[in-house]
Amino acid sequence: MPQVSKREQLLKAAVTLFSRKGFHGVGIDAISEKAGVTKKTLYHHFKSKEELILATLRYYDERFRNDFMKSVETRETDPVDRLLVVFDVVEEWFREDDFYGCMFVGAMGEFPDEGTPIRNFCQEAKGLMLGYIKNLVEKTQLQKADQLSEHIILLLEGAITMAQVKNSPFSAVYAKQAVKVLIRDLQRSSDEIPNII
Amino acid sequence: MPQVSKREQLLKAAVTLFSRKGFHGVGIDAISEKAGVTKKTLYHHFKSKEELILATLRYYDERFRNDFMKSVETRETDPVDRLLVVFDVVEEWFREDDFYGCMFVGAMGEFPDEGTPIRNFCQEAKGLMLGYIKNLVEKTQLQKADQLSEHIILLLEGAITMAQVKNSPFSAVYAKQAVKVLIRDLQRSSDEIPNII
DNA sequence: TAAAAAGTATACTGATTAGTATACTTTGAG
DNA sequence: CTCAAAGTATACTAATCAGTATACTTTTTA
Repeated sequence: MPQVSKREQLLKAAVTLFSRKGFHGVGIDAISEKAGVTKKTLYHHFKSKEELILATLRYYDERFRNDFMKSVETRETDPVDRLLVVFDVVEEWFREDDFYGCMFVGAMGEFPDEGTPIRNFCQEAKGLMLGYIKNLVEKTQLQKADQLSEHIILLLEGAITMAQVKNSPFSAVYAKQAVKVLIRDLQRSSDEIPNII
Repeated sequence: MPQVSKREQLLKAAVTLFSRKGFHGVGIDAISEKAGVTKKTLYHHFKSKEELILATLRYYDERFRNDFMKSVETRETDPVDRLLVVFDVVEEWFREDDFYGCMFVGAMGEFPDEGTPIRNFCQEAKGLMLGYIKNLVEKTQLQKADQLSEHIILLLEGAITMAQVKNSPFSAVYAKQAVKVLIRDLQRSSDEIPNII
């Protein structure tokens, strides 16, 4: 059992409990208990609750984003197909028992003060995810890639919110439908150009 | 000064503070102080913090949804134009100094337990707003009204989330663009039908 | 193997906060 | 004009919770 183990037990417990009950809804004692570790050990690894929250967000971001990208990339190779399969992957996420919406959006709601480390990190994490979507869109070679990226991002975030609000994964299906329409529109308009010329 | 006044002062203070700092981030004392009222008076009108939160959500829902519908309906009369002007209205909302995202989504994040009165009310409030969008869509006489409604709802919710995350109102502009594409697609495909027949 | 680092167990401190209690004052309706 | 309801002011209770302290044990490592 190397040094990293207790730390990771704590982070796993923190991810579970913070997701399930919110950041203000879970105390330090509950997390150390769930991790099977003393409160002192917790404070040995994280010097305050805020630091634990930050570390939890970082830990979650790394694992989640990695798993997400891996799922997308192993299922499809064509850029357009990858863009669509994104919504199959999120649908599976919505179907998980312990789906409680986006942790970063939740954190930003609970820590609304501008410029705090937690908020800054959440913005950064969201930015990385959105950068990945932009990257996928650019590879499609479609016109107006920037615009399409923004539209897909809105559909993705909207689907996450609606999955949480309605407690149903169907928003992912609707989002995928809409993305198909948006892509077809761009494919059509690029077809029209040669006809006009 | 009728009996309703102190109650309303309290609700107004509660809306402001809960929006700004979250529900767990604001205490009863802060709200009564901001309302210029004693804690006992607060507990005279609301028998617990949970009841105050519920009343605050109800109060906010009524006022916000009313203002929203009034704005949409006074600006445009054509159904399609009304659907598009929705996003101008939300853009203005995003530009307000005290925009902190959707209060109901925030509440659901802070009170994640299924079946609680707060969560139930938030789902209800979201449902009413979404019903309004569905209503607008149906009046456009476009094909596949249900599907279009779902897509517009996703873009709307996504825009709210992104406005909060990126602290910028531009998501409303992108959402409006996407809605235009989705509507045009339906208009096109209904044009094509006579050609096929 | 010795000693530093990491961990257990448990109790404590101090601050915050939901909600109550007491005693007094204002106000408005009959 | 009176009296009950609503309000002020202030202090208190009881629980929760972040973070610390003490004394002891296990594990790592040099």
